[in-house]
Amino acid sequence: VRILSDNILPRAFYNRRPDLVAPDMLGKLLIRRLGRRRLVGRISEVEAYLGLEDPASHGFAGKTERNAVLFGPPGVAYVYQIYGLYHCLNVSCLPEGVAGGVLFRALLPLEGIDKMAELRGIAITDQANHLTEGPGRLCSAMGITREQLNNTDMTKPSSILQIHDDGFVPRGFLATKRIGIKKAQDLPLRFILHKGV
DNA sequence: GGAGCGATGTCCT
DNA sequence: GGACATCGCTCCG
Repeated sequence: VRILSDNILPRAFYNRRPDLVAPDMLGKLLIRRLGRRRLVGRISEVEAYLGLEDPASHGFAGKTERNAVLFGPPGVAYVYQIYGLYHCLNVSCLPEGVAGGVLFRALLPLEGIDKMAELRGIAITDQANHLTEGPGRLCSAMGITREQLNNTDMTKPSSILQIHDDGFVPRGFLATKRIGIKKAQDLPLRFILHKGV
C-alpha cells in the first residue's frame, strides 16, 4: 500500500455532523505508527454518536474530564477504557465546543498483520479469531490505549495515529442500529462497508 | 453461530 | 454503588 502524507483527511472533513462523517470514513485507512512499524487497516465499520441530542453519546450529560475531547476541535482521537479491560477509539466531530464523534468498530487489516496478531496475543494463522473486528479488538490489534493516544490530533502528518484517503471508493454501505447500547437503540447510526472488497 | 456469563477498573446520572 | 459504545470462554446443538 503506497501512502502519501497529503492524503491525510483534513480537519474540515470532521467538522460536520457525526452521522454524515461516519459513512464517509468507510473505506479510509487507519494508520498507526508503532516504533519502526506501521499498522494499517481499512475502516469497515463505524458508529456515529451525536452528542447533546443523543442519550447514548458520552457527550450527552455534558463535558467532564473523561469526555473533554468530544467537546474539543474536530479530528482528534477520543480513547476511553470500557469494562475495565478494553479500549474504544473515536474521532471527534463538529466545531470546538460542540460534542460528537465517530466510534471505530472494525477494520480490514492491510499492513503489519503479524504485529497485530502479536498485540492481540493470537496466532497469525488463527482465522477464527477476528483480528480487528469489534472496537476492543481493533484497539488491541492497533496498540491503542487511552494513556498513549487519547487527545491525539489525527490530522497532523507528525501524528502517530492518522486517517488517510488512498482513493479507494467503496461499492456501498449498510446502515443499521448501533451495538451494545441501552439508550437510543433504534437509530440507524451504525455504518458497515459493503461486503466483497 | 448463538446464548449466557464473568472479568475488570474508571467514571459519574 | 451502579453503570459501562466489550470480549472470550463455556455449553449447546
